[in-house]
Amino acid sequence: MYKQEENEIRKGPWTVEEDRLLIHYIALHGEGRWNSLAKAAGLKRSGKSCRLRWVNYLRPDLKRGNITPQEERLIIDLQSRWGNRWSRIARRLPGRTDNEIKNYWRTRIKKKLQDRNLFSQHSIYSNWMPNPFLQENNVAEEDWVSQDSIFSNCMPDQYSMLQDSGAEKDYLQESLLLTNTVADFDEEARTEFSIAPSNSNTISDGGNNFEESRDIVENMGMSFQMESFEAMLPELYGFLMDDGPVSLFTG
DNA sequence: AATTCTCACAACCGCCGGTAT
DNA sequence: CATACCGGCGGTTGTGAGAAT
Repeated sequence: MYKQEENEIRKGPWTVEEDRLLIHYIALHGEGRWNSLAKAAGLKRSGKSCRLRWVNYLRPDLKRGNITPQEERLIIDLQSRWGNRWSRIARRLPGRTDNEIKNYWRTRIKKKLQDRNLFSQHSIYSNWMPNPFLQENNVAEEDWVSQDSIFSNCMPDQYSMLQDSGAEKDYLQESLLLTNTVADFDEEARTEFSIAPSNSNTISDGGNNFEESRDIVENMGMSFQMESFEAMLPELYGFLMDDGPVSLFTG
């Protein structure tokens, strides 16, 4: 239980009346100078506490409701790119706070990824386009795209199909089998995909490679063959084989 | 039905960098 | 220049609700 003495700075959950006082005061005088604001508004709270309550809960431009799948994807992308820079990540999600995103990451995403264990190093969630390619081509860090983003942005229908399929095995297999598939693209296609040099059968995604990926899949008792990919996701397979490359850098 | 466990979230804390005194 | 103060940030914790045992 949060302790509180008479005539001291209050702590713990905010009451409706405290919220009302804070909202009312900010409506009249604006936000900022939180310590003096707390006193002037008649709140027995620290300036920090007032700021936190306003920024994370009372601000009128906050988006209520659950994090959408699109927002979750963005959080995963940005977290893998920037680490736990929550306030920076939050700036990319209008109406969401750093606290909310941090909590969401810790309680949902992190556990989800941990549960997938094998999935972590080889998944579409963590595989990034090879840095040397991006650097050579002067692609700004801001524009780096994860494989996850490739699917969600360039092939939304196929992506949602993958999401609907549910099983993590499918995700893993899909990701690794795409590796296999893309290795068969001609040089122009590879360049468009920014995936692998023409003399390589490898995606340099931070040390993982085709052989390693194949071993993992086979150790899981699955076969690492394009045929199974074709059978599992014929539409995506067809899209990749027939419709040619998709540009990754649309911005 | 009672108890324990898990999850989600609000709110706290310490630290740090920038600014005012 | 030194120090005090403030706001912002990331990590952590306390709490309540609902699920599981």
